Amino acid sequence: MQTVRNQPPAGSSSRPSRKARSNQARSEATRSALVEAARALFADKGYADTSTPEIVARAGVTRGALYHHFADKLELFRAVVEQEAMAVAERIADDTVDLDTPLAAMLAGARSYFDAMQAPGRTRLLMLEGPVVLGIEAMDEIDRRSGGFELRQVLAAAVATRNAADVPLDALTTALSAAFDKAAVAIAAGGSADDYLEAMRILTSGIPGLETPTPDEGRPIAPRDGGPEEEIRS
Amino acid sequence: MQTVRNQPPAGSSSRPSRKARSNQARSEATRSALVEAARALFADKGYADTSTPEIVARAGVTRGALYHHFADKLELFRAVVEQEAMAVAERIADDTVDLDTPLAAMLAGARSYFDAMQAPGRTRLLMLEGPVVLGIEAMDEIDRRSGGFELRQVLAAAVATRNAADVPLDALTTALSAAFDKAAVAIAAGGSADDYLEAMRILTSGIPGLETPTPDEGRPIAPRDGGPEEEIRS
DNA sequence: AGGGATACATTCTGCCTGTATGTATACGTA
DNA sequence: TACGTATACATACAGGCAGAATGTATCCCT
Repeated sequence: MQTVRNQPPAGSSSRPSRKARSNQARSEATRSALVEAARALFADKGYADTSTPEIVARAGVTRGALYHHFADKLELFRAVVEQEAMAVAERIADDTVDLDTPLAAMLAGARSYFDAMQAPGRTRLLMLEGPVVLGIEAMDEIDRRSGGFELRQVLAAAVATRNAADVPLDALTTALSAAFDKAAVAIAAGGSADDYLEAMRILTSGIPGLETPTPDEGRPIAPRDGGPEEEIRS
Repeated sequence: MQTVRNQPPAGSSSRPSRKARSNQARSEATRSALVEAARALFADKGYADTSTPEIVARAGVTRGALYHHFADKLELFRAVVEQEAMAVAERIADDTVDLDTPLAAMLAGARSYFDAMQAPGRTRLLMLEGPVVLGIEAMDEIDRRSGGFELRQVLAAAVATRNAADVPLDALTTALSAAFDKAAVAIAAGGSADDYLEAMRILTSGIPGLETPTPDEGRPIAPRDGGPEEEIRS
């Protein structure tokens, strides 16, 4: 096995190639090559089973470069995860349009979130490896910084429409968020997106302000203060 | 650092101690010492940050013993996780009483599950490290073997009372289960059990057959004519 | 032009995992 | 009860990897 000297084939530019690059550009290129290579390997084999020699081989640099740009393997992983989290946040931000009802916002957000999570390996990085390697604390922090969850705000808005002040909003957000996450993982693993969207609709339909308005037939949802009684079909 | 010769102080028996033990008893003792030590360390520092020298030092044996009883570090971890899963299953089985309504079964099960998950480090082992180290596949298999989830059956029973055949039962079970898991983790991390119980009540209250009974009509609902509907498949 | 500063590349050390090998004890059998 | 074998370890050994230390070429500003 030969030691790879440096950068890729390098024959792409018409200029003397190497010398043409500024320090900053070169730095940036190396860094992103490392992050990209690491992303692919971490997503494919996980953090523990990916060695830094593998990463740098794929990136076409040496371990020296890696440890120049990142304090250690863990910080490289962190960069990968943050990039993924940002990508998700951007994607969702793009899809977001202002919707009149909390329910509509919820369902649209769910679809958008599921879509954003379908990038190959993304669920593994963000939902599995991330929390274990970086810790739940750090992952929460990253989620918060990179767009955070408007989920809590949607829930707050929803319960506000019903004056349901006794709802444990934090706990509800945490639990529901986990359900969304797992649904995204399941869909990425081949599950039916429609099934999971429907499952999430059912789960959220018990939240004050997010009751599903029955389109046709079925039983109407009682508006809290004792509307029509539920009909047991028999 | 001295090399520890063998087993604990060994002064507990009135007999010549060492020779008194049968092969089988000795084997069993060593094995459980390893699992116990590994459990403590894995729970405390995670799989990756726990070395086999540490484990055997704590167990009072040598690495030779470890690799005699387990194929590798991973199989030892598997043994730890399986033990934890079994403990949870037993605890829940003990607490389980037959309740007339699906809602009551759900809420009682939730409390029992949360209780069972409060053993120190258990959520880390079962919800974090387990899926990453052994894989989601393997964890699902372990969950299934060690008592499995009656959650799906409760949900099936619930929706059966409403003849709601169009509910995506698998997806709903998966998503809801994740919410339960996260709630357990959150409680173990210091969250309010009451808040999470209430959150889970709200989430499940949107499921046909699990609607929260309004104070004036809280009677159990009998299944209509009930097709046998057993057959748990993966 | 020249002296840092930058961006790496190479070397080295210690640790860890898994394997191969050695040894004492238990145990079935004659 | 003597003996051969299986068992239950203990010890020695061979890679592989992470991170630190060190060396070197290039950039960049004055």
